[in-house]
Amino acid sequence: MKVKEIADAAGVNPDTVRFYTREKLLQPTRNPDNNYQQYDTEDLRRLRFARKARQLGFSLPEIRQILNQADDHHSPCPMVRDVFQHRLAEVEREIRELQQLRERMTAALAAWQDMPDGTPDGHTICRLIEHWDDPAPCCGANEQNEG
Amino acid sequence: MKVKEIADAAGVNPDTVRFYTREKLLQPTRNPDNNYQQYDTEDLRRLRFARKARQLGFSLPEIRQILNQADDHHSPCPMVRDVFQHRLAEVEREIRELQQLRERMTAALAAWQDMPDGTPDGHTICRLIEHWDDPAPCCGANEQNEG
DNA sequence: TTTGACCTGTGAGTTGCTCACAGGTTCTAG
DNA sequence: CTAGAACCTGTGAGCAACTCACAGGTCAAA
Repeated sequence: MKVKEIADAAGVNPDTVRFYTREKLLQPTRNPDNNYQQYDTEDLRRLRFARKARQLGFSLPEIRQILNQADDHHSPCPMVRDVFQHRLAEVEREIRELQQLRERMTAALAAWQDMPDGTPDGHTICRLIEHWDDPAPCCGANEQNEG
Repeated sequence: MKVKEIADAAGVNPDTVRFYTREKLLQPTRNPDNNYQQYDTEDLRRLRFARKARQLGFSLPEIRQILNQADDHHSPCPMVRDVFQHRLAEVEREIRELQQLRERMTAALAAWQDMPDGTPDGHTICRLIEHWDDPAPCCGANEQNEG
């Protein structure tokens, strides 16, 4: 398979295939006649796996690690399971944060209904956001950011 | 105020202050003696506003637009309200997607309990992810990505 | 033979910072 | 007066995971 063929087969942008190849997630051979990349069905499996893992939130280095372990005839399963569980915890934290955000936003919108479009003083920036409470600074004041 | 002073007052990294200044979100004057930036309390208000808006998911161009409108003595409120509502819809979509992801992941973990750590064939990449279903391709097949 | 679609590698752009660097300034201690 | 620390300046690079642009090479169909 050439780049566009494997890209179409996996439903991704050809540039993503090229990028993954540069990043050594795919290791195609070369057609010596024209120097084109040659991908086989194993590459397609790897590519599809990589895309699915990306959807789950795995990083490219993690995916490369998993694929390389598989290449070395180690089962990557235990490692994947750990990363997976870690990722699940992250997803749950993200959900909680977004839900809090949503509540604050809907409450703000409700409060907004009662405010006029223009504030009496053109100098004041929209009061609502201006007086938005900081989200609970979880552990101690004056932290720089949430990293 | 100098850079570090306003940064501390807003609880951000001094480099963020410099970055926002470069990006014209803050427009301090100069101390002609030493060429240092001089921020006033209005800059501090703008900086705090910007950080809060960032927490809500506003982009820097959006924030700049809001601040500039305020500078021009227009009330940015109606615009902010629109962007805000748009952002709320996004947050809700993100929550839905993450919740779906969580369900799929917990289901996968449960299925995983029944699988051995190593697969019999070292060549096969961990079956579970490999056979992970694509998340419902919402409207038509073969879309490149979710943008 | 001339399109047009594909291929090649490389480099830049995206977002919102954060860090590194090299040199200038200010303040404090001795 | 001088050393050193802590700040200041601007600029440029790095992060993640692509995506796009560019300039030139290859190949199949008309």
